Amino acid sequence: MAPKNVERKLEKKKEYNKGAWTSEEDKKLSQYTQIHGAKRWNTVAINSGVNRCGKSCRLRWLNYLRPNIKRGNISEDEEDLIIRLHKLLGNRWVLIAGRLPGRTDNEIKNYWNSHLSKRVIKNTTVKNHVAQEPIKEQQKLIPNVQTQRELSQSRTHEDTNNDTIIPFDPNDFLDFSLEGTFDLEWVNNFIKLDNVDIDKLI
DNA sequence: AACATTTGCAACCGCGTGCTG
DNA sequence: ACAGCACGCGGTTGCAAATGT
Repeated sequence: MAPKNVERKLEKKKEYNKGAWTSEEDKKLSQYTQIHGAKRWNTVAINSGVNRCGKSCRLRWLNYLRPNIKRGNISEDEEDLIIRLHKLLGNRWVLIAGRLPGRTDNEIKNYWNSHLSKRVIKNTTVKNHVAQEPIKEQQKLIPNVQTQRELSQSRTHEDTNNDTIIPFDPNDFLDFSLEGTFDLEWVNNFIKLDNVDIDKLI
């Protein structure tokens, strides 16, 4: 176990490996996390012998090494779900990924940016009149779907606002963390509330 | 075949939040 | 109450592979 001052020294000096992970590094990291668990990533980074920063180790483990990761071949059902959830949640990739078992937020985000966003934007432009109204309706239902950053930035304004604030937190509404295992049927039923035909968006 | 451009994805970075001493 | 640390999240970048000229 490396002492804390050693960790800080490395952190300051930035003596870490960067770039693509080698199979050797993967092996070391997965072996270490199997024994010691996936937590305290700065310690993992030092003691696993990979010479990476904690952040890098965490990301690698989350996106590749952790059990039950599904990679590639996003099915039509998954694609459809991503589009619907994105329409509902915006760029809240973690929440979206939480509805797709084995998929990571990074993968969903990349897939959206490289495949789906272009298609959606293209078709939304063409069929703008079709898509606009339902989106407005959605915003009425969930008035404040924002990014974490936007929420924190806007909080200052909300605090100084004298208007009555309805005690509704969209984050609570969208918090799936207390639910059990993934339930595709539940999500699909929920999304059916959205009366937009997905084919009109893509 | 050679070069330029585009695409897809892994990884990095900055910032915010929550916990702990 | 405060500072430092650990972690999570979303945006962005870098680069290899694929495709076009």
